[in-house]
Amino acid sequence: MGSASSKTRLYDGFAAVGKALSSGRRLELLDVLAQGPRSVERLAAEIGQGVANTSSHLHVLLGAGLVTTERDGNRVVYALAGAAVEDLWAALRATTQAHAAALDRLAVDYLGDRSELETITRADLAERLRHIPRPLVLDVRPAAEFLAGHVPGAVSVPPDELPTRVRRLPTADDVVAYCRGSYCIYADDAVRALRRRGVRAARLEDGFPEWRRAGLPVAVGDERAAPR
Amino acid sequence: MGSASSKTRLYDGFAAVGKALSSGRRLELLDVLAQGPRSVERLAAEIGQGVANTSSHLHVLLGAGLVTTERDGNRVVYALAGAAVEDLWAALRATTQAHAAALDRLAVDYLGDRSELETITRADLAERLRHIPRPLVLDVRPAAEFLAGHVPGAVSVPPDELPTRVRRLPTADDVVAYCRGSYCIYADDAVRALRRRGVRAARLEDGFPEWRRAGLPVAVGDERAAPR
DNA sequence: CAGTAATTCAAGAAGTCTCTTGAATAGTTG
DNA sequence: CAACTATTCAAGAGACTTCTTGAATTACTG
Repeated sequence: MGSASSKTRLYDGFAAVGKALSSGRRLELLDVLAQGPRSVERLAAEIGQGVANTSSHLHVLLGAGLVTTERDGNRVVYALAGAAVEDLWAALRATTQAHAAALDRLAVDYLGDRSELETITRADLAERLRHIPRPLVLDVRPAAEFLAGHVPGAVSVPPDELPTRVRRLPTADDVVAYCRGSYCIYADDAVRALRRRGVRAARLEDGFPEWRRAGLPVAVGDERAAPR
Repeated sequence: MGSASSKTRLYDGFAAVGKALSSGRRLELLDVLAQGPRSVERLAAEIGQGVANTSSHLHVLLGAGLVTTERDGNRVVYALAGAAVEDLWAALRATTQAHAAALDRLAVDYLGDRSELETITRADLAERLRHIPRPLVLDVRPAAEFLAGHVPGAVSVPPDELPTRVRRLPTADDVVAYCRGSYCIYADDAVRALRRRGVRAARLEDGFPEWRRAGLPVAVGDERAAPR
């Protein structure tokens, strides 16, 4: 105990988890899994990779203890291993944002210039939902993710329906859009489209996983099916 | 904007920071740097590697924005880039501990069995320092680190002096020892040595960097030089 | 301004990682 | 049980990582 090589091995143990975070494809997988469990095939489609390669990345995450698997019929469903994993991914994003100068350019390339895009914090939105008139909240994620959990009162506008739906939304004074997280582009598209039509729209600074992680209220299923 | 390859590049940007965390030697460097800035030569000695290799690891950390450099005379001093980096390293340790089953064995190999070792949280120690009789607090780190900052009232017992000093410590009822962090072995040695002599000793669950990061009171320099 | 000390660069050997392709396996359905 | 689907395994090409050795660079010192 206390020998040089056992110290080496201990730190290599931490590094094994770091290694799991060292591939962009694996981080995309974690990001998608933060939305909810998924089969290998769906994950492969979401990150635009082959199934075999996706499977092997998932095994790396599994080996690092960041995800868990469960069989469901003849498919294998992967899920995040726990809340600590979301925290770790959040810490990685925060640190990268704070200290990697190069990231800003990459983010602008992917997301476009956000300087004109008004944002609102989780806390602000939670506060504003407590008072009338409440802002109209748009959930710009695929319908399945909305059904699995959303901000109470939010209206589901799946990203592929955005172009058609944006024209006939109730013309609210105030609209807040959110999607999967800070680096998800759907809510940006919604806010920009609404702004072009003269609606006062803002985007939530991050996404639904962060909302849920913060312990804020969550609604499940289709609220309109059983109206208040 | 929004293209597949710009998304790839964005996530590869996060992965670049993950990659910096993917080597045990680099994590050891971060751990040492959490104690304070250091020259390349000292860092190389602390992690038991050649200077050239250490320099190259430091450049990886520098490229990821996790450390900064500053010239001081004819040596280059590296330091952590900011508090977010400490948070990230803490999140990595926490997640690894929570989800990587293999880590427990590695930790036992390096640190020995801690099940008999009483621990105390930061909050508990802070609370107990507010009341008389206060526990005797031992800072089991090299003298230079003690001088750079320590728990107020703590007595410096550098690890190399531990075997001789442990015999003639004031026989306090209650002793709390701390060192660099959870995975630092010095405080364990101190607690074990004191227990063998029948002293009721506990170790702080983590170390001085966590204490400081938590905003708890910190003393600098040698308090005995200017006694209260 | 030559000498010295600390750091960085360069090259190379051994090993590892990513992604592709094609085959093997496990589980379900008619 | 045969056909089918989803996932995993295996092998290989090409690129990258780690650590070593020795030379080059940088900045201070007398």
